[in-house]
Amino acid sequence: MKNLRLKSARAAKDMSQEDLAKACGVTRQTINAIEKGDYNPTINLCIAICKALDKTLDELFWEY
Amino acid sequence: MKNLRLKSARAAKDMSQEDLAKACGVTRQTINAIEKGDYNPTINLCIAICKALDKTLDELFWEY
DNA sequence: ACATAATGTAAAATATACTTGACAAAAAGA
DNA sequence: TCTTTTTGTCAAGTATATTTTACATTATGT
Repeated sequence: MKNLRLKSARAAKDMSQEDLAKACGVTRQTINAIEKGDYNPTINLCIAICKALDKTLDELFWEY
Repeated sequence: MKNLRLKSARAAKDMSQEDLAKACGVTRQTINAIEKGDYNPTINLCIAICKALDKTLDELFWEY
């Protein structure tokens, strides 16, 4: 399923997918795919995303 | 680096690496490697581990 | 001491995360 | 409109997560 928390946190920082991708050292397509929800990133990438957006793993990736 | 929080949470549940592996649908070697810290699991596996151990992502995998 | 369970580790194979390059569509600004 | 940025998506390639099989070592119990 889509990760709307991620999309929203990125919007709150006024970053494009490409901005976030560069900040995390991955490509735009990877960020796009994660937001779209069609795959399963590694924990290190999740942590990099969280740090770029000033969020924690639980805030962006935990399934309640 | 080693993931001692994971090792400790597993001990608190009195589960072997193999017990936890089965609960998560992966192999014992994968759990061993994650505890040893020499690789980078996917977020879905991290979530499965957390649920098996009644912990959250921040408790087991967040880097402070 | 002996048996058994649990852990550490390694090489080869497979599955899948992630990249690269590219193009189209939608959104935003002038 | 017109231009530019942003997003969506796809196919083919590369890097790496995970499996399988296997063996050695360390702990635990009797």
